[in-house]
Amino acid sequence: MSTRAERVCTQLRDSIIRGDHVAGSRLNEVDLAAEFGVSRTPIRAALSELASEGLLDYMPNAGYSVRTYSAQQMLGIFEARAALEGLATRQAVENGITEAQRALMQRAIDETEAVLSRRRWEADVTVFWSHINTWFHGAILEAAHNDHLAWLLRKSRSIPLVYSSMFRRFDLNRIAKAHEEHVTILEAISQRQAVRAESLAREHIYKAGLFVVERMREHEMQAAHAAAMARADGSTPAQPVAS
Amino acid sequence: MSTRAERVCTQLRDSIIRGDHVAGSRLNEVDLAAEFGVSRTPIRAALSELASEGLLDYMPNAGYSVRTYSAQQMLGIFEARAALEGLATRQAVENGITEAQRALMQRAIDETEAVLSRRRWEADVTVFWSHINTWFHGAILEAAHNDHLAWLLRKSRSIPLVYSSMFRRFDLNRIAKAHEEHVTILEAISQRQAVRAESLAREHIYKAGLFVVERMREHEMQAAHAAAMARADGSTPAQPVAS
DNA sequence: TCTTGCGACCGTGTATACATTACACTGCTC
DNA sequence: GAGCAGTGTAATGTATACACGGTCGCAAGA
Repeated sequence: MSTRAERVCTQLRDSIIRGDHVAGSRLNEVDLAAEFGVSRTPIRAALSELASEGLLDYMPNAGYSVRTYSAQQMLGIFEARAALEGLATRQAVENGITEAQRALMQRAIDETEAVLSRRRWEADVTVFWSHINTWFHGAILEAAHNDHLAWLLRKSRSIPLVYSSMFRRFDLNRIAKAHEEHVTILEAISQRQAVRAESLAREHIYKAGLFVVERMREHEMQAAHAAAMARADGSTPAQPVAS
Repeated sequence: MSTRAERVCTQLRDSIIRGDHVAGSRLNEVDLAAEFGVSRTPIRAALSELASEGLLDYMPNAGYSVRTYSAQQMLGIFEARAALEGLATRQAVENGITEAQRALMQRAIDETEAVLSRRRWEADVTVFWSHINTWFHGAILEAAHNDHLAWLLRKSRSIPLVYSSMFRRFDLNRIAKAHEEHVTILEAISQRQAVRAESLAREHIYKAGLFVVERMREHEMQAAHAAAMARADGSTPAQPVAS
Protein backbone atom coordinates (compact mmCIF):
# COMPACT_ATOMS: atom_id res chain seq x y z
CA MET A 1 0.00 0.00 0.00
CA SER A 2 1.27 3.40 -0.95
CA THR A 3 1.13 6.64 0.96
CA ARG A 4 -1.88 8.96 0.88
CA ALA A 5 0.21 11.68 -0.74
CA GLU A 6 0.96 9.37 -3.68
CA ARG A 7 -2.65 8.38 -4.15
CA VAL A 8 -3.83 11.99 -3.99
CA CYS A 9 -1.09 12.92 -6.45
CA THR A 10 -2.14 10.25 -8.95
CA GLN A 11 -5.84 11.06 -8.72
CA LEU A 12 -5.25 14.81 -8.93
CA ARG A 13 -2.96 14.40 -11.95
CA ASP A 14 -5.60 12.36 -13.78
CA SER A 15 -8.22 14.89 -12.78
CA ILE A 16 -6.17 17.79 -14.14
CA ILE A 17 -5.32 15.98 -17.38
CA ARG A 18 -9.00 15.07 -17.74
CA GLY A 19 -9.69 18.79 -17.59
CA ASP A 20 -11.80 18.77 -14.43
CA HIS A 21 -10.27 22.02 -13.26
CA VAL A 22 -10.56 25.25 -15.22
CA ALA A 23 -7.17 26.36 -16.52
CA GLY A 24 -5.72 28.99 -14.24
CA SER A 25 -8.08 28.21 -11.38
CA ARG A 26 -6.75 28.12 -7.87
CA LEU A 27 -6.63 24.88 -5.91
CA ASN A 28 -7.73 25.37 -2.32
CA GLU A 29 -5.87 23.06 0.05
CA VAL A 30 -8.69 22.84 2.58
CA ASP A 31 -11.27 22.01 -0.09
CA LEU A 32 -9.02 19.35 -1.62
CA ALA A 33 -8.38 17.88 1.83
CA ALA A 34 -12.12 17.58 2.40
CA GLU A 35 -12.65 16.15 -1.08
CA PHE A 36 -10.01 13.44 -0.66
CA GLY A 37 -10.81 12.82 3.00
CA VAL A 38 -7.25 13.46 4.18
CA SER A 39 -5.48 16.29 5.95
CA ARG A 40 -3.70 19.18 4.23
CA THR A 41 -0.30 17.55 4.71
CA PRO A 42 -0.52 14.88 1.97
CA ILE A 43 -2.41 17.38 -0.20
CA ARG A 44 0.49 19.81 -0.03
CA ALA A 45 2.97 17.04 -0.85
CA ALA A 46 0.92 16.06 -3.90
CA LEU A 47 0.55 19.67 -5.07
CA SER A 48 4.29 20.18 -4.72
CA GLU A 49 4.95 17.12 -6.88
CA LEU A 50 2.47 18.21 -9.57
CA ALA A 51 4.02 21.67 -9.63
CA SER A 52 7.41 20.07 -10.26
CA GLU A 53 5.82 18.23 -13.20
CA GLY A 54 4.74 21.53 -14.70
CA LEU A 55 1.02 20.90 -14.29
CA LEU A 56 0.59 23.47 -11.53
CA ASP A 57 1.89 26.93 -10.77
CA TYR A 58 3.11 27.77 -7.29
CA MET A 59 3.42 31.18 -5.72
CA PRO A 60 4.60 31.47 -2.10
CA ASN A 61 1.78 32.59 0.18
CA ALA A 62 -0.63 32.35 -2.74
CA GLY A 63 -0.86 28.61 -3.24
CA TYR A 64 -1.19 26.45 -6.31
CA SER A 65 -3.17 27.00 -9.50
CA VAL A 66 -3.66 25.02 -12.70
CA ARG A 67 -0.91 26.15 -15.02
CA THR A 68 -1.90 27.55 -18.38
CA TYR A 69 0.15 27.38 -21.54
CA SER A 70 -0.23 29.57 -24.58
CA ALA A 71 -0.05 28.09 -28.09
CA GLN A 72 3.39 29.68 -28.39
CA GLN A 73 4.59 27.99 -25.19
CA MET A 74 3.14 24.66 -26.32
CA LEU A 75 5.11 24.94 -29.55
CA GLY A 76 8.22 25.46 -27.41
CA ILE A 77 7.44 22.31 -25.44
CA PHE A 78 7.08 20.24 -28.58
CA GLU A 79 10.26 21.70 -30.07
CA ALA A 80 12.19 20.66 -26.97
CA ARG A 81 10.48 17.30 -26.92
CA ALA A 82 11.24 16.75 -30.59
CA ALA A 83 14.93 17.30 -29.93
CA LEU A 84 14.84 14.85 -27.02
CA GLU A 85 12.82 12.14 -28.77
CA GLY A 86 15.16 12.49 -31.73
CA LEU A 87 18.14 11.95 -29.45
CA ALA A 88 16.43 8.95 -27.84
CA THR A 89 15.83 7.38 -31.24
CA ARG A 90 19.42 7.90 -32.34
CA GLN A 91 20.75 6.43 -29.10
CA ALA A 92 18.38 3.49 -29.45
CA VAL A 93 19.87 2.74 -32.88
CA GLU A 94 23.42 3.20 -31.64
CA ASN A 95 22.85 0.87 -28.69
CA GLY A 96 20.84 -1.59 -30.75
CA ILE A 97 17.30 -2.52 -29.80
CA THR A 98 16.39 -5.88 -28.32
CA GLU A 99 14.06 -8.28 -30.07
CA ALA A 100 11.41 -7.64 -27.40
CA GLN A 101 11.55 -3.90 -28.00
CA ARG A 102 11.30 -4.36 -31.76
CA ALA A 103 8.36 -6.73 -31.27
CA LEU A 104 6.55 -4.21 -29.07
CA MET A 105 6.96 -1.50 -31.68
CA GLN A 106 5.77 -3.85 -34.40
CA ARG A 107 2.78 -4.76 -32.29
CA ALA A 108 1.93 -1.09 -31.82
CA ILE A 109 1.99 -0.71 -35.60
CA ASP A 110 -0.14 -3.83 -36.16
CA GLU A 111 -2.73 -2.76 -33.60
CA THR A 112 -2.98 0.67 -35.17
CA GLU A 113 -3.52 -0.87 -38.59
CA ALA A 114 -6.28 -3.02 -37.16
CA VAL A 115 -7.98 0.07 -35.76
CA LEU A 116 -7.57 2.04 -38.97
CA SER A 117 -8.77 -0.80 -41.22
CA ARG A 118 -12.10 -0.76 -39.42
CA ARG A 119 -12.57 2.72 -40.84
CA ARG A 120 -14.95 3.74 -38.17
CA TRP A 121 -14.77 5.83 -35.12
CA GLU A 122 -15.23 4.41 -31.66
CA ALA A 123 -15.23 6.35 -28.44
CA ASP A 124 -12.36 4.46 -26.84
CA VAL A 125 -10.09 4.50 -29.88
CA THR A 126 -8.52 7.73 -28.68
CA VAL A 127 -7.57 6.17 -25.37
CA PHE A 128 -6.43 2.99 -27.07
CA TRP A 129 -4.27 4.82 -29.56
CA SER A 130 -2.81 6.86 -26.75
CA HIS A 131 -1.67 3.59 -25.17
CA ILE A 132 -0.30 2.27 -28.43
CA ASN A 133 1.62 5.49 -28.90
CA THR A 134 3.04 5.13 -25.40
CA TRP A 135 4.27 1.60 -26.17
CA PHE A 136 6.00 2.70 -29.32
CA HIS A 137 7.85 5.65 -27.86
CA GLY A 138 8.41 3.82 -24.60
CA ALA A 139 10.24 1.04 -26.38
CA ILE A 140 12.53 3.55 -28.09
CA LEU A 141 13.20 5.34 -24.82
CA GLU A 142 14.01 2.06 -23.10
CA ALA A 143 16.48 1.17 -25.82
CA ALA A 144 18.18 4.55 -25.47
CA HIS A 145 19.46 3.55 -22.00
CA ASN A 146 19.48 7.14 -20.82
CA ASP A 147 17.73 7.67 -17.48
CA HIS A 148 18.03 11.42 -17.49
CA LEU A 149 16.63 11.67 -21.00
CA ALA A 150 13.68 9.53 -19.91
CA TRP A 151 13.16 11.80 -16.92
CA LEU A 152 13.18 14.95 -19.05
CA LEU A 153 10.77 13.39 -21.53
CA ARG A 154 8.36 12.38 -18.80
CA LYS A 155 8.25 16.05 -17.81
CA SER A 156 7.54 17.04 -21.41
CA ARG A 157 4.89 14.47 -22.23
CA SER A 158 2.29 15.04 -19.53
CA ILE A 159 1.70 18.77 -20.09
CA PRO A 160 0.31 18.48 -23.64
CA LEU A 161 -2.13 15.82 -22.42
CA VAL A 162 -3.99 18.52 -20.49
CA TYR A 163 -4.69 20.32 -23.73
CA SER A 164 -5.30 17.20 -25.78
CA SER A 165 -8.28 16.52 -23.56
CA MET A 166 -9.71 19.85 -24.70
CA PHE A 167 -10.28 18.45 -28.17
CA ARG A 168 -13.18 16.07 -28.03
CA ARG A 169 -11.74 13.59 -30.46
CA PHE A 170 -8.55 12.93 -32.26
CA ASP A 171 -8.62 13.31 -35.98
CA LEU A 172 -8.53 9.87 -37.64
CA ASN A 173 -6.41 11.33 -40.43
CA ARG A 174 -3.94 12.53 -37.85
CA ILE A 175 -3.65 9.00 -36.45
CA ALA A 176 -3.16 7.60 -39.93
CA LYS A 177 -0.36 10.08 -40.60
CA ALA A 178 1.32 9.37 -37.28
CA HIS A 179 1.00 5.66 -38.01
CA GLU A 180 2.83 6.03 -41.32
CA GLU A 181 5.57 7.95 -39.53
CA HIS A 182 5.86 5.16 -36.95
CA VAL A 183 6.29 2.62 -39.74
CA THR A 184 9.04 4.68 -41.31
CA ILE A 185 10.79 5.24 -38.00
CA LEU A 186 10.81 1.52 -37.17
CA GLU A 187 12.14 0.85 -40.66
CA ALA A 188 15.01 3.28 -40.12
CA ILE A 189 15.76 1.79 -36.71
CA SER A 190 15.71 -1.76 -38.08
CA GLN A 191 18.15 -0.75 -40.80
CA ARG A 192 20.36 0.91 -38.18
CA GLN A 193 20.12 4.29 -39.87
CA ALA A 194 20.79 6.38 -36.78
CA VAL A 195 20.77 9.86 -38.29
CA ARG A 196 17.75 9.16 -40.47
CA ALA A 197 15.84 7.69 -37.52
CA GLU A 198 16.69 10.77 -35.45
CA SER A 199 15.43 13.14 -38.14
CA LEU A 200 12.25 11.16 -38.63
CA ALA A 201 11.47 10.99 -34.92
CA ARG A 202 12.15 14.68 -34.50
CA GLU A 203 9.85 15.58 -37.38
CA HIS A 204 7.26 13.11 -36.12
CA ILE A 205 6.99 14.91 -32.77
CA TYR A 206 7.17 18.32 -34.38
CA LYS A 207 4.21 17.47 -36.63
CA ALA A 208 2.22 16.25 -33.63
CA GLY A 209 3.07 19.55 -31.96
CA LEU A 210 1.88 21.57 -34.95
CA PHE A 211 -1.40 19.69 -34.81
CA VAL A 212 -1.96 20.51 -31.13
CA VAL A 213 -0.80 24.11 -31.54
CA GLU A 214 -3.10 24.60 -34.53
CA ARG A 215 -6.05 23.47 -32.46
CA MET A 216 -5.00 25.73 -29.59
CA ARG A 217 -4.68 28.72 -31.91
CA GLU A 218 -8.21 28.11 -33.21
CA HIS A 219 -9.38 27.87 -29.63
CA GLU A 220 -7.63 31.11 -28.68
CA MET A 221 -9.15 32.87 -31.71
CA GLN A 222 -12.61 31.70 -30.76
CA ALA A 223 -12.13 32.82 -27.17
CA ALA A 224 -10.85 36.23 -28.30
CA HIS A 225 -13.78 36.56 -30.73
CA ALA A 226 -16.30 35.63 -28.05
CA ALA A 227 -14.76 38.15 -25.68
CA ALA A 228 -14.95 40.88 -28.34
CA MET A 229 -18.59 40.05 -29.04
CA ALA A 230 -19.38 40.23 -25.36
CA ARG A 231 -17.66 43.60 -25.07
CA ALA A 232 -19.62 44.88 -28.09
CA ASP A 233 -22.85 43.80 -26.41
CA GLY A 234 -21.86 45.61 -23.27
CA SER A 235 -22.57 42.46 -21.33
CA THR A 236 -20.16 40.33 -19.36
CA PRO A 237 -18.85 37.15 -21.00
CA ALA A 238 -20.74 34.01 -20.12
CA GLN A 239 -17.57 32.31 -18.91
CA PRO A 240 -14.89 34.60 -17.47
CA VAL A 241 -11.52 33.55 -18.82
CA ALA A 242 -9.53 33.97 -15.63
CA SER A 243 -10.57 33.78 -12.02
CA MET B 1 10.77 37.99 3.08
CA SER B 2 10.67 34.46 1.76
CA THR B 3 9.39 31.32 3.42
CA ARG B 4 11.55 29.10 5.60
CA ALA B 5 11.13 26.24 3.16
CA GLU B 6 12.68 28.34 0.39
CA ARG B 7 15.63 29.40 2.52
CA VAL B 8 16.28 25.84 3.67
CA CYS B 9 16.01 24.68 0.06
CA THR B 10 18.57 27.21 -1.17
CA GLN B 11 21.03 26.49 1.63
CA LEU B 12 20.65 22.74 1.29
CA ARG B 13 21.13 22.91 -2.48
CA ASP B 14 24.35 24.88 -2.08
CA SER B 15 25.46 22.50 0.60
CA ILE B 16 24.86 19.46 -1.61
CA ILE B 17 26.56 21.05 -4.62
CA ARG B 18 29.46 22.02 -2.38
CA GLY B 19 29.76 18.34 -1.57
CA ASP B 20 29.10 18.60 2.16
CA HIS B 21 27.09 15.40 2.12
CA VAL B 22 28.58 12.06 1.11
CA ALA B 23 27.02 10.79 -2.11
CA GLY B 24 24.33 8.26 -1.32
CA SER B 25 24.07 9.30 2.32
CA ARG B 26 20.68 9.56 3.89
CA LEU B 27 19.28 12.90 5.03
CA ASN B 28 17.55 12.64 8.39
CA GLU B 29 14.64 15.07 8.65
CA VAL B 30 14.90 15.47 12.41
CA ASP B 31 18.63 16.19 12.25
CA LEU B 32 18.16 18.72 9.45
CA ALA B 33 15.33 20.38 11.36
CA ALA B 34 17.62 20.79 14.37
CA GLU B 35 20.46 22.02 12.17
CA PHE B 36 18.36 24.72 10.47
CA GLY B 37 16.40 25.57 13.59
CA VAL B 38 13.02 24.93 11.99
CA SER B 39 10.43 22.17 12.20
CA ARG B 40 10.27 19.14 9.90
CA THR B 41 7.55 20.72 7.77
CA PRO B 42 9.66 23.23 5.81
CA ILE B 43 12.48 20.66 5.73
CA ARG B 44 10.21 18.18 3.96
CA ALA B 45 9.09 20.83 1.49
CA ALA B 46 12.71 21.67 0.67
CA LEU B 47 13.69 18.00 0.31
CA SER B 48 10.75 17.42 -2.01
CA GLU B 49 11.86 20.32 -4.19
CA LEU B 50 15.48 19.14 -4.33
CA ALA B 51 14.32 15.64 -5.24
CA SER B 52 12.37 17.14 -8.14
CA GLU B 53 15.60 18.80 -9.27
CA GLY B 54 17.34 15.44 -9.38
CA LEU B 55 19.73 16.19 -6.53
CA LEU B 56 18.05 13.81 -4.10
CA ASP B 57 16.49 10.38 -4.25
CA TYR B 58 13.17 9.72 -2.56
CA MET B 59 11.77 6.41 -1.42
CA PRO B 60 8.41 6.30 0.36
CA ASN B 61 8.82 5.38 4.02
CA ALA B 62 12.58 5.54 3.61
CA GLY B 63 13.17 9.25 3.14
CA TYR B 64 15.62 11.22 1.04
CA SER B 65 19.24 10.51 0.17
CA VAL B 66 21.88 12.28 -1.89
CA ARG B 67 21.48 10.94 -5.38
CA THR B 68 24.49 9.35 -7.00
CA TYR B 69 25.23 9.25 -10.69
CA SER B 70 27.57 6.87 -12.45
CA ALA B 71 29.92 8.11 -15.17
CA GLN B 72 27.62 6.43 -17.67
CA GLN B 73 24.58 8.28 -16.35
CA MET B 74 26.50 11.56 -16.35
CA LEU B 75 27.31 11.02 -20.01
CA GLY B 76 23.59 10.58 -20.63
CA ILE B 77 22.85 13.86 -18.87
CA PHE B 78 25.37 15.72 -21.00
CA GLU B 79 24.07 14.10 -24.18
CA ALA B 80 20.56 15.28 -23.38
CA ARG B 81 21.85 18.68 -22.36
CA ALA B 82 23.87 18.96 -25.56
CA ALA B 83 20.74 18.36 -27.62
CA LEU B 84 18.84 21.00 -25.63
CA GLU B 85 21.58 23.65 -25.65
CA GLY B 86 21.97 23.03 -29.37
CA LEU B 87 18.25 23.64 -29.86
CA ALA B 88 18.43 26.78 -27.70
CA THR B 89 21.27 28.15 -29.81
CA ARG B 90 19.45 27.47 -33.06
CA GLN B 91 16.28 29.10 -31.78
CA ALA B 92 18.31 32.09 -30.58
CA VAL B 93 19.65 32.58 -34.09
CA GLU B 94 16.22 32.09 -35.65
CA ASN B 95 14.64 34.64 -33.30
CA GLY B 96 17.57 36.99 -33.54
CA ILE B 97 19.48 38.08 -30.45
CA THR B 98 19.20 41.55 -28.97
CA GLU B 99 22.16 43.88 -28.76
CA ALA B 100 22.17 43.49 -24.95
CA GLN B 101 22.40 39.71 -25.25
CA ARG B 102 25.21 39.94 -27.81
CA ALA B 103 27.03 42.43 -25.55
CA LEU B 104 26.71 40.09 -22.54
CA MET B 105 28.15 37.19 -24.51
CA GLN B 106 30.98 39.40 -25.78
CA ARG B 107 31.68 40.53 -22.24
CA ALA B 108 31.85 36.91 -21.08
CA ILE B 109 34.42 36.29 -23.79
CA ASP B 110 36.44 39.41 -22.90
CA GLU B 111 36.47 38.58 -19.21
CA THR B 112 37.67 35.07 -19.92
CA GLU B 113 40.48 36.39 -22.08
CA ALA B 114 41.51 38.71 -19.26
CA VAL B 115 41.68 35.77 -16.89
CA LEU B 116 43.57 33.58 -19.33
CA SER B 117 46.08 36.28 -20.25
CA ARG B 118 47.21 36.44 -16.63
CA ARG B 119 48.42 32.88 -17.10
CA ARG B 120 48.24 32.12 -13.45
CA TRP B 121 45.91 30.20 -11.30
CA GLU B 122 43.87 31.86 -8.60
CA ALA B 123 41.59 30.13 -6.20
CA ASP B 124 38.46 32.01 -7.15
CA VAL B 125 38.95 31.76 -10.90
CA THR B 126 36.90 28.57 -10.97
CA VAL B 127 33.96 30.32 -9.36
CA PHE B 128 34.43 33.35 -11.57
CA TRP B 129 34.55 31.32 -14.75
CA SER B 130 31.50 29.42 -13.65
CA HIS B 131 29.66 32.76 -13.51
CA ILE B 132 30.99 33.83 -16.90
CA ASN B 133 29.87 30.54 -18.35
CA THR B 134 26.41 31.09 -16.87
CA TRP B 135 26.17 34.54 -18.50
CA PHE B 136 27.10 33.20 -21.88
CA HIS B 137 24.68 30.30 -21.94
CA GLY B 138 22.04 32.33 -20.12
CA ALA B 139 22.06 34.94 -22.87
CA ILE B 140 21.54 32.25 -25.51
CA LEU B 141 18.74 30.67 -23.53
CA GLU B 142 17.06 34.04 -23.07
CA ALA B 143 17.20 34.70 -26.80
CA ALA B 144 15.65 31.29 -27.51
CA HIS B 145 12.35 32.49 -25.98
CA ASN B 146 11.40 28.98 -24.92
CA ASP B 147 10.32 28.71 -21.28
CA HIS B 148 10.02 24.94 -21.23
CA LEU B 149 13.46 24.53 -22.76
CA ALA B 150 14.87 26.82 -20.08
CA TRP B 151 13.10 24.76 -17.43
CA LEU B 152 14.48 21.47 -18.75
CA LEU B 153 17.97 22.91 -18.96
CA ARG B 154 17.84 24.18 -15.38
CA LYS B 155 17.13 20.58 -14.37
CA SER B 156 20.12 19.37 -16.38
CA ARG B 157 22.66 21.95 -15.29
CA SER B 158 22.64 21.62 -11.51
CA ILE B 159 23.35 17.90 -11.28
CA PRO B 160 26.83 17.99 -12.85
CA LEU B 161 27.79 20.79 -10.45
CA VAL B 162 27.70 18.27 -7.62
CA TYR B 163 30.42 16.28 -9.32
CA SER B 164 32.39 19.28 -10.55
CA SER B 165 32.99 20.16 -6.93
CA MET B 166 34.70 16.79 -6.54
CA PHE B 167 37.58 17.98 -8.70
CA ARG B 168 39.61 20.43 -6.68
CA ARG B 169 40.31 22.74 -9.59
CA PHE B 170 39.31 23.17 -13.15
CA ASP B 171 41.93 22.58 -15.76
CA LEU B 172 43.11 25.91 -17.22
CA ASN B 173 43.50 24.22 -20.59
CA ARG B 174 39.91 23.11 -20.39
CA ILE B 175 38.80 26.71 -19.84
CA ALA B 176 40.93 27.88 -22.76
CA LYS B 177 39.31 25.27 -25.02
CA ALA B 178 35.82 26.17 -23.86
CA HIS B 179 36.66 29.82 -24.42
CA GLU B 180 37.65 29.19 -28.03
CA GLU B 181 34.39 27.33 -28.53
CA HIS B 182 32.45 30.24 -27.07
CA VAL B 183 34.14 32.60 -29.53
CA THR B 184 33.22 30.37 -32.45
CA ILE B 185 29.63 29.98 -31.26
CA LEU B 186 29.16 33.73 -30.92
CA GLU B 187 30.66 34.15 -34.38
CA ALA B 188 28.16 31.69 -35.85
CA ILE B 189 25.28 33.37 -34.03
CA SER B 190 26.36 36.82 -35.20
CA GLN B 191 26.49 35.58 -38.78
CA ARG B 192 23.04 34.04 -38.35
CA GLN B 193 24.30 30.56 -39.17
CA ALA B 194 21.59 28.66 -37.28
CA VAL B 195 22.58 25.10 -38.14
CA ARG B 196 26.29 25.74 -37.63
CA ALA B 197 25.64 27.43 -34.29
CA GLU B 198 23.50 24.48 -33.20
CA SER B 199 26.21 21.97 -34.10
CA LEU B 200 28.90 23.99 -32.36
CA ALA B 201 26.87 24.43 -29.18
CA ARG B 202 26.00 20.75 -29.11
CA GLU B 203 29.62 19.73 -29.51
CA HIS B 204 30.67 22.34 -26.95
CA ILE B 205 28.47 20.78 -24.28
CA TYR B 206 29.38 17.26 -25.33
CA LYS B 207 33.09 18.03 -24.92
CA ALA B 208 32.45 19.50 -21.48
CA GLY B 209 30.60 16.30 -20.66
CA LEU B 210 33.47 14.12 -21.84
CA PHE B 211 35.78 16.08 -19.56
CA VAL B 212 33.60 15.52 -16.51
CA VAL B 213 32.96 11.87 -17.38
CA GLU B 214 36.68 11.26 -17.88
CA ARG B 215 37.39 12.58 -14.41
CA MET B 216 34.56 10.50 -12.96
CA ARG B 217 35.88 7.35 -14.64
CA GLU B 218 39.32 7.99 -13.15
CA HIS B 219 37.68 8.48 -9.80
CA GLU B 220 35.67 5.26 -10.13
CA MET B 221 38.80 3.36 -11.12
CA GLN B 222 40.66 4.69 -8.10
CA ALA B 223 37.78 3.80 -5.81
CA ALA B 224 37.56 0.29 -7.26
CA HIS B 225 41.34 -0.10 -6.92
CA ALA B 226 41.28 1.10 -3.32
CA ALA B 227 38.46 -1.29 -2.53
CA ALA B 228 40.37 -4.17 -4.09
CA MET B 229 43.49 -3.26 -2.08
CA ALA B 230 41.46 -3.14 1.11
CA ARG B 231 39.97 -6.55 0.35
CA ALA B 232 43.41 -7.97 -0.30
CA ASP B 233 44.54 -6.62 3.08
CA GLY B 234 41.56 -8.22 4.69
CA SER B 235 40.81 -4.94 6.36
CA THR B 236 37.74 -2.76 5.92
CA PRO B 237 38.01 0.28 3.66
CA ALA B 238 38.73 3.55 5.45
CA GLN B 239 35.66 5.18 3.95
CA PRO B 240 32.69 2.90 3.28
CA VAL B 241 31.32 3.67 -0.18
CA ALA B 242 27.65 3.35 0.67
CA SER B 243 25.81 3.88 3.91
C1' DT C 1 24.30 -23.05 12.12
C1' DC C 2 20.72 -21.26 9.66
C1' DT C 3 16.12 -19.76 9.56
C1' DT C 4 12.16 -17.60 11.20
C1' DG C 5 9.21 -15.13 14.21
C1' DC C 6 8.58 -11.51 17.44
C1' DG C 7 9.39 -7.12 19.48
C1' DA C 8 11.36 -2.77 20.19
C1' DC C 9 13.12 1.30 18.24
C1' DC C 10 13.93 4.72 14.83
C1' DG C 11 12.22 7.58 11.25
C1' DT C 12 8.85 8.89 8.08
C1' DG C 13 3.63 9.78 7.17
C1' DT C 14 -0.30 12.25 8.74
C1' DA C 15 -3.43 15.07 11.52
C1' DT C 16 -4.22 19.18 13.81
C1' DA C 17 -3.52 23.59 16.04
C1' DC C 18 -1.46 27.85 15.74
C1' DA C 19 1.20 31.79 13.22
C1' DT C 20 1.53 34.72 9.54
C1' DT C 21 0.65 36.65 5.28
C1' DA C 22 -2.30 38.73 1.66
C1' DC C 23 -6.34 40.73 0.22
C1' DA C 24 -10.63 42.98 0.49
C1' DC C 25 -13.70 45.84 2.73
C1' DT C 26 -14.87 49.65 5.64
C1' DG C 27 -14.50 54.06 7.38
C1' DC C 28 -12.07 58.16 7.76
C1' DT C 29 -9.76 62.21 5.95
C1' DC C 30 -8.54 65.54 2.55
C1' DG D 1 -15.11 61.57 -4.82
C1' DA D 2 -10.48 59.73 -4.31
C1' DG D 3 -7.05 57.95 -1.55
C1' DC D 4 -5.30 55.82 2.39
C1' DA D 5 -5.13 53.61 6.83
C1' DG D 6 -6.96 50.05 9.68
C1' DT D 7 -9.20 45.90 10.45
C1' DG D 8 -11.22 41.42 9.52
C1' DT D 9 -11.15 37.21 7.15
C1' DA D 10 -9.53 33.45 4.56
C1' DA D 11 -5.87 31.17 2.89
C1' DT D 12 -1.16 29.43 3.30
C1' DG D 13 3.17 28.58 6.31
C1' DT D 14 4.84 26.31 10.37
C1' DA D 15 5.11 23.66 14.65
C1' DT D 16 4.02 19.68 17.14
C1' DA D 17 1.93 15.37 18.51
C1' DC D 18 0.67 11.05 17.20
C1' DA D 19 0.23 6.93 13.81
C1' DC D 20 2.37 3.76 11.14
C1' DG D 21 5.70 1.22 8.55
C1' DG D 22 10.47 -0.77 8.20
C1' DT D 23 14.41 -2.43 10.00
C1' DC D 24 17.45 -4.48 13.14
C1' DG D 25 18.44 -7.54 16.80
C1' DC D 26 17.51 -11.28 19.60
C1' DA D 27 15.86 -15.59 20.69
C1' DA D 28 13.66 -19.99 19.82
C1' DG D 29 13.14 -23.82 16.96
C1' DA D 30 14.51 -26.93 13.07
